[in-house]
Amino acid sequence: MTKINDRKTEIITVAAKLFKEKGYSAVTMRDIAQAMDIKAASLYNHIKSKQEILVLIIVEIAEEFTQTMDEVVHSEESTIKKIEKIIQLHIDITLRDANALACLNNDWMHLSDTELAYFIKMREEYEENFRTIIKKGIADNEIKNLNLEVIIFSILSTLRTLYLWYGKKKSPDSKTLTSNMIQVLLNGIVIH
Amino acid sequence: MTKINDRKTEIITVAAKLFKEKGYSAVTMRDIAQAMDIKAASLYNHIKSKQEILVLIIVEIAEEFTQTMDEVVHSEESTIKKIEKIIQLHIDITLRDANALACLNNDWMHLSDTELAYFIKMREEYEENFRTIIKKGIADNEIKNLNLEVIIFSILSTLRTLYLWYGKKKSPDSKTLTSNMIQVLLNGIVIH
DNA sequence: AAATAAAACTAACAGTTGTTAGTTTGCTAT
DNA sequence: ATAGCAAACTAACAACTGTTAGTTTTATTT
Repeated sequence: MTKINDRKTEIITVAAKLFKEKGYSAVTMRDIAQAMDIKAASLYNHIKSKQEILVLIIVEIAEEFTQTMDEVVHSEESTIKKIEKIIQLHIDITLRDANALACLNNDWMHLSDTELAYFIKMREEYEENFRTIIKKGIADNEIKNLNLEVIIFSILSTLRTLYLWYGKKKSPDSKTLTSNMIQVLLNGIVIH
Repeated sequence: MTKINDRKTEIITVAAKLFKEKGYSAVTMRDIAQAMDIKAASLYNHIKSKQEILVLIIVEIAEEFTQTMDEVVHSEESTIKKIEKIIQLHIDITLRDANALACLNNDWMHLSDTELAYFIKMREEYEENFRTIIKKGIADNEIKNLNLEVIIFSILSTLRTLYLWYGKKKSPDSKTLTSNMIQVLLNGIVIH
């Protein structure tokens, strides 16, 4: 029972790493197998298809984002505190599972029918919740009355591509990252 | 002469659009041909290989970024003015050629040997130049003394993924985009 | 009208793809 | 020891890949 899961998990981990490097379509089942020192056919003792691997990588993380965002939206904190929690959410998941996050960002379009629709729904829900938070912040005079979409995508695009930066030589440690990120995204970089 | 170029340009444009949607590896020569209402073999009257298409899409734009960044670095303006020019550069290219930009961002790793090395060199040069600008800004007391890498990747990741947002229903017009983007990235979103 | 060249076509290739069927290996519990 | 079973293997498939060769169509120039 645990053995099956262990091996399956291993496939998913290895696949996620390869998908990050070359993208879903460029990675073959033989690539994944070779990285595990087995033959491609052996993978099918553990997984149903290449598609299933992608689904398992993406959906779990997407659900985690969706759920935490839902909790944040319905909490009774200040807008700034909410945004800080969202920043923290992205940093946490990036540090824990950068490869899966890369897949979610780059390979979601290779999900098929049902899962694709599910993913898109979650992503739209996530963005809409973010929009709600910022709108309330503007109404409450916590956030500057700038173009809503520009605010949303400035923050989200940075958070979503964190996986690209983390792990590089020059990337800061977790604590420095969090506090500096909050500073930069909320208060800007210019001295007045 | 112009006719050859026209058809070749058309291939590159169509390919860039498809590459943006599904990624380089998932797009076949038959896909590109079908989108142009011809057969795959006919493409080879105009281009040498699938690889060449990718190179033509990516390298030209990468060189434009590199060159303009070089001009900005060596100019005698304030740091803030320099950053504003870089923001403008990204917005301009995004509005002009979002598809090619998507390729550059997602498919650069499928370039082969020579071009891959060339691309990576340009990208590192670009980031290093950006680093130089921010460092000087901090030294001159124009920019807050926050973690250099966090500043760099907050701004760059937003600018680099602009292509994902532009064209959507809710995305603002060009002027609103530029001014709001400068506001958000430089001054932040919080009211103090 | 004939000649030339560009750009489309058909047919096919050799290699790669995800996946299946059937078989062998190696560990675990009786 | 042996039965049972998870997990590896080999061999093969049909479909698809980028690309080439050779041919026909289309458009332009003489």
